[in-house]
This record gives sequence, structure tokens and C-alpha cells, in this order.
Amino acid sequence: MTPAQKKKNTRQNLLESAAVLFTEKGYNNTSVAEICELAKANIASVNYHFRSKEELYREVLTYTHEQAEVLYPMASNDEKNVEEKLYRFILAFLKRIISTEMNGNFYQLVAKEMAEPIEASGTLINEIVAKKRETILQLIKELYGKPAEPQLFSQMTHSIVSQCLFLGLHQKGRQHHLKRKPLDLSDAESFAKHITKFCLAGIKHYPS
Amino acid sequence: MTPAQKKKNTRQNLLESAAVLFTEKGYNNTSVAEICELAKANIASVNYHFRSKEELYREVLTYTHEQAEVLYPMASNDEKNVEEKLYRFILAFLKRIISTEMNGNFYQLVAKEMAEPIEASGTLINEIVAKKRETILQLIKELYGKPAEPQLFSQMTHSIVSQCLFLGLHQKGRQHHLKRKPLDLSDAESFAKHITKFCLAGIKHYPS
Amino acid sequence: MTPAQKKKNTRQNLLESAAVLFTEKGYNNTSVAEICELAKANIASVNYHFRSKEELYREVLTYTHEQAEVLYPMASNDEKNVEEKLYRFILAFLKRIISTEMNGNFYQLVAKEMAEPIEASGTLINEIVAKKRETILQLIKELYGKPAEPQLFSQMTHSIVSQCLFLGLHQKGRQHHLKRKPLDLSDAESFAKHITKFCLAGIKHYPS
Amino acid sequence: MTPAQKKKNTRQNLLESAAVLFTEKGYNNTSVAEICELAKANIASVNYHFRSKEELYREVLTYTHEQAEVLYPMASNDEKNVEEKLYRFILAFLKRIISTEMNGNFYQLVAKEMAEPIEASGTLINEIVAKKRETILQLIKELYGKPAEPQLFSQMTHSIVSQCLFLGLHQKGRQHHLKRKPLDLSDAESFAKHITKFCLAGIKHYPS
DNA sequence: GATGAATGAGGTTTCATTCAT
DNA sequence: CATGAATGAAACCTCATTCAT
Repeated sequence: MTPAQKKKNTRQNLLESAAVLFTEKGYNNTSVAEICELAKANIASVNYHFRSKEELYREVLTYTHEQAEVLYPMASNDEKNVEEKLYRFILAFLKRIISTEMNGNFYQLVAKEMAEPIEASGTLINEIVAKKRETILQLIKELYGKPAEPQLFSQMTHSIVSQCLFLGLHQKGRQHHLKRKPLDLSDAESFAKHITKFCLAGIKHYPS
Repeated sequence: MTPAQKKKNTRQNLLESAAVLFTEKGYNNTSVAEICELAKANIASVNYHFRSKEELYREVLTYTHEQAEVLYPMASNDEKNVEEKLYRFILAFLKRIISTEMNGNFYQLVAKEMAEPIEASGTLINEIVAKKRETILQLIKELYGKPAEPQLFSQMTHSIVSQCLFLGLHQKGRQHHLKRKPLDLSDAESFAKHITKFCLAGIKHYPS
Repeated sequence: MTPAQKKKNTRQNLLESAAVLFTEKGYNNTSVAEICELAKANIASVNYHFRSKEELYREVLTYTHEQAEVLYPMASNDEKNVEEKLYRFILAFLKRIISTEMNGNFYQLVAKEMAEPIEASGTLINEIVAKKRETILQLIKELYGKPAEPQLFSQMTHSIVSQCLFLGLHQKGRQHHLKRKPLDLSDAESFAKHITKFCLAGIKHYPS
Repeated sequence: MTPAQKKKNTRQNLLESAAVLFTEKGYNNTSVAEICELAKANIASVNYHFRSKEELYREVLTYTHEQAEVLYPMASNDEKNVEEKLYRFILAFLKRIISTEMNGNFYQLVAKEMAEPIEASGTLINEIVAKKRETILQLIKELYGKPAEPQLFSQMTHSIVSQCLFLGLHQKGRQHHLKRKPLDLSDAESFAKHITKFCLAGIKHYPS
């Protein structure tokens, strides 16, 4: 193995180990030593490759987000009616949130940050969250079909986002506090159908 | 002040300070020293009065929960139609979640634990969460009005709970990641109305 | 031994050990571990008693300066002719600089900072140095006896200060680079006489 | 560029970068990584070209000393009266000490070592310092004009050397502790004139 | 002849807890 | 009944040097 390969491996191993552990236990409960141990790397290698734990965390956010984009791309919006669009969006979103097929999970990290923001996280989360909210907002406006106070649309966005993101957030709590098995991809589809139906009904029959 | 009072005071001060700090910054980001400083108590007093930080945390859960019960009691269910019952329930729930008038906030601690369970937390959260879910489940069954798969009712429960609890979870994230001001009690009412309307429409017009 | 006594002892031991080692080897070449070892204290005790190595250093500056003030007080200036005043000043200054009877040596620390200022040092050095320079400046003006450019007086101040302070600075260099024995208090007197004579002649016969 | 040239360049770059940084921040406050970065060289190159940081430091001493010899040669002593000789000597000395036109500054490194000798520094400093002291000693004997105790001549040497060397030492301290601007070459001349006058008066009118 | 990766020792600091009174 | 001192483990980080091409 050439040093270049080794480097890439060590760096990549660290990234993956960190992604898994941060998702599993949170940033503050994961030590650099643990990450290195899981990556079978020297204790100093995090600082060598990433300069600091904080920088590593930012890279983990980027890395897990890219994984999600690649594995569960958002369907193109062309030529579909808006109800179908909403379903596709929620399905892809839930898959990203629930999937355990990736090293770490961006949206579970996001969910954690909703509860306890981490200084080190930089701007990626802000950007992604804003983008997703905007997409949903547009769908809602189209579905609602008539003008309304911005607050109403904002609250409806909350209604949809919270049902989705809470599933990711909830994964740890489900096991620990509700004693239920963690969700898997088949649940994603079932939940996506439910949330879509529930929200479509909620939006379309929202009393004026 | 008698020594007995002093002791009680110190203990109570510690409890309140811990409740505030755990809610504000999370269990792991709050040090025993900080708690003692805020409580103007000796560094050894947490271990003296509570034996350990973990035990203190369990007491904080009990204490914050009791506060919520006292300040924002769930309305009695008698003699109201079910829609009104749902609204009353959600409103009380949101008040408990959003209120900053208490020392610490039980439901924000619960929300944090959904994202990152804390080993030390014991069984209180499990019990309370189960109870709340059960209440909502019954309301949903009544509102839906016809028999259905248990999974459907379970998912509808998720839809309602997540919209409520996410608001509590979200308080920190709102400020840090969305740059919005924290919610206050007036928002509770507005959100309670919205969530009730949204969910009533969602339940009653849920497609079979 | 009561805890209060023990505390005072440990804190004082740390202060003295740190003063000695900082003077001996410099701030950056002295580790907290070394200081604790010399003080027979736990590795964490520096942070317990002083919060940080930097804060400890500032306390060392204050402590060593106080020692010097007590052990080698500047003679009162009353009723002496100015030549005598200069001698008394230089003698006290040199004693402070050369003495090995104290725990650490403020002026040797000052001399080190002239070569490599330490961020952590705060303002004490600035103040003391300014005061000493001002005292010398006044003596020079009196001795010179006629008006002159400020630059001349400033340069003469340098001439005197440098001859004194360099002796302190020089202590380590003397041994290591010149292979001479370190100076002691008897040398102080001899040097004080010499510097006084040299500078008096220099000032009084300075060509216009 | 041939590989041989490249090597020479890398080595030379390292030497220059190290000289600058050691002078600026001191041996212990300068890391090998910093030196390599400034020299745009590989992190391993210091050890490759110089075997160790210590060896590099010794080479820096040699290199900076050679620069000073070339740029500010000591005037030949022929045919001048002894007062002029002293002035020429001090002027050249001060230029060497104050100059910022070189990569690093040997005499500022010497001054630092007076305060905190570095184990690694070898014998160059000892030799140069001894030579300079000897030169001054001879001038003093000639100027004083009559026999005297060796101690007197030794102390006079100290008087002159300290006034010169302290200026180099003082550069950092001037800025940090006295808040004055660093000296430049024009100051060298002014100071050289002053020190010469002050010392000539001091020597010639030294009371017996 | 030169390099980027990797290392292990050691640095300062934080922290929950225990000790001794 | 309560306290301030003290502790040891563990945290993150830095660094000169060595390794493996």
C-alpha cells in the first residue's frame, strides 16, 4: 500500500468512524481517542488530518450530507402533479433520515443540533435547512391554492418538517425511552405515505 | 435561618440551578462546578445532597415535571366535545414546552433525550411519554370515528406529538440555525390553534 | 495540619516552585508538571489554585516583586546629595537583580521578558519598569545640571538601566557562555560602586 | 533548476526562514513546522537537511554571524586614534545588533541566550563574545592609560558591552513593555555617538 | 534525494468525585 | 451538617522526529 493510499485510507477511516460515532453518541460524548480507536489510527491522527476535532466535525457534516445526496437523491420535479411531488419529497427525506446504510447520518446530526447546537458546526446546516424549508414552503403554497398570511405557511412548514425530522431525532429515543425497535427503510415508505396523506388532508381542508 | 432551612435552601437552589442549566445547555455540557456556582453553594454540595451528578439529574426531571403539572395543568376532560379536548390538550402541552417561567423545562429535557438519551435518566421520561401518547391515541380514535389498523393510530399519534415536541426541541436550533427569536407563551396559543386545525383536518379527511 | 494551612502551604509551595523554575528556565521551558513535582503537589493543583499556568505566572511576578521590595527596599531619598542617591539606587537595584536569597527573581524575569515578552505577563512589568526609568531620569537631570534634549536624557537612562539589568539577564549567560561563576551579593556592592563611578563621570563630563 | 540547485535552495530557504523566526520568536517558541511552512519546504526537510532542530539552530548561528561580518565589517584599526577606534567599533556593533536588513540577527540571538542559554547552541557564541570582549578590553586599557586591577577593566568592559547588547535584547521589550517603536539603522548612529561619548567620559574621568 | 504520513511523548486543562476536618 | 482542598482520569492538542516509500 502506497503512502498516498494509506493516507486516503486513514483519513477516510477517521471520517467514517467519526461520522458513525457522532451520529450514535453526539459530538460532545465522542472522544478523539474513541474515533481513532475505531479507525485503527494513532491518537494524533485526527489532528494531523483535520487539525482539530471541530474541523473534523465540519467535515463529517459535509461527508454525511454528500452520502445522503448520492444514495437518496431528491427526485426531479418535472411533470408531476404537486401531490406526487410532495410524496416524493417526503419519501426521499425520510429515507435520508432513517437510513442506516450510510456511515453516520446527516439529518440525525441536524436533529441533534436542533436540540443542542454545536459551536463548531459552521454554516452547512443552516444552508441545507433553509433550502429544505423553502422547497416545502413552495409545495404548500401550491397545494393550498390561495393567498394567506405568511405565518400560516410558516406554521404548515413546521407541521411537515417536524413530522419528518422528529423521526430522525427520535431514533435514539425510540429505543431507549419507548423500547421500540429502530426504524428501517421499509418504515420510511409507510411513514412517507402516512405523512403525505395526513398533511395533504391537513392543508387542503384547513379551515379558513 | 435555621441550619435545617439552610440545608433545604441549598438543596433547592442546587435543584433549580441544575434545572436551568441542564435545560439551557444539556446534561453533558453542564459541569457540577457551574451548578454550584449558580446556586452559590459549595463545590462538594452536589455530591453531598444528591450523591452524584446523575442522581441530581433524575431529581431535576422529577422537579421540572412537577412544576409543569402545577403551572400548566391539563384541563379536566369532562363535558367537552372531542375537538375542544384536543385543543385544550395541545395548548397545555405547548405551554409546558415553550414556557420560560419555570426553573428549567421538563419537556425540553425530554426533547433533548429523544435526540441523545442519557443513561442516568431513569424511567420517568418513559412513563410520562407513554401516558401522553396514550391520551392522544384515545382522542384520535374518537376523532377518527371508525376502526383502523393500530399502525394508523400510532402514526397519527406521531404526527401530533412530533409537531408539539419539536417546538421544544427546536428552541435552541431556532436561534442558532434559523436566526429566529425564541418562542414565548403568545406563540403557544397561535401554534396550538394551528396544530389543532391542521391535525383535525388531517384526521377527519384522512383518505381511506 | 488544618486544610486551611494545607491550602496555604500547597498554594505557597506552588508559587515558590514556579518562581524558582520560571527564573531558572523561563516560562516556556517550565512545565506545569515540573512545578507540581517540585512543590510535591498534584498535577491538577496549579489549575485548582491559579486557574491556569498564565495566571500563575502573573502571580509569580507579583510575588517575586514583593519579595524584592521587602528584602531590598529602596532607600528613602531624604537628605542625601544626588551622587549618594544614585549610588543607593543602583546598589538596591543590583541587589535585587543579583540576589539568590529569594524564591525566584523578579528582575531576572523582567530581563527575560525584554528579550522575549510573554503574552501572559499583564501590566506589572510595564508599570515597574516605567517607574524605575522615571526615577533614574530625575537623578540624571539633577546630575547633569543643565537643560538638554529629551533624547539625551533618554539615552543616558538607557546607559544606566542597561548596565544594571544586563547583570541580571546575564546571570545564566555568564555561567553557560562565559564559564564564570554566578554573581553574588558581594559582587553587587562592587558593581554598584563601579557603575556609579562610571556613570557619574559619564554624565558630568559628557561633552556638549 | 537542477535537483542539486533545488536542494541547495531548500536548505538555504530553511536556514533563512529559521534565522528569521528564531530571531523573531526565540528557539523554543518556533516550531519546525513553522520553519518549513515559511520556507515552503516539506515538514521532514529540517531533519533531512540538518538532522535535527538543534543542529539547524547551530547552523543558523553560523549563518547569521557570517551575514553580519559581511554586511557590517569591523573597520580596520590602522592609523586611527583610539577614540575614533572605539567609535567605529561601537557603531559597527550597534549596526549589527539593530539591523533588520539581514535574515535573522546573530546578536539578538546572542542577547536571548544571555537570558536563556540554549543547550544546543554549541561554542560559537562563547568564542565570538570572548573575542569582542577582548577587543573592547584592549581599547579600554589604551584609553585608561594607566595600570589598574583586572577587575576594573573587566567591569568597564561590562559597562560598554551591556549598553550595546541590551539594545538588541531590548527590541522586543521596547515594543511590548515600553510601547515604543523598534529601533532602526539611523538610531544606531545616534546611539553609537552617545555611548561613545558617555563611555569615553566615564573611562577618562573615572575617579581613582 | 525528498516527501507526506504517521507516531509517541508530553503539554495544559477540565471535571466529577473524595478526603479530611 | 458542610466545606474547601485535593485528586486522578481523561480530554484535546502540539511537536520533533521517524517511517516507508
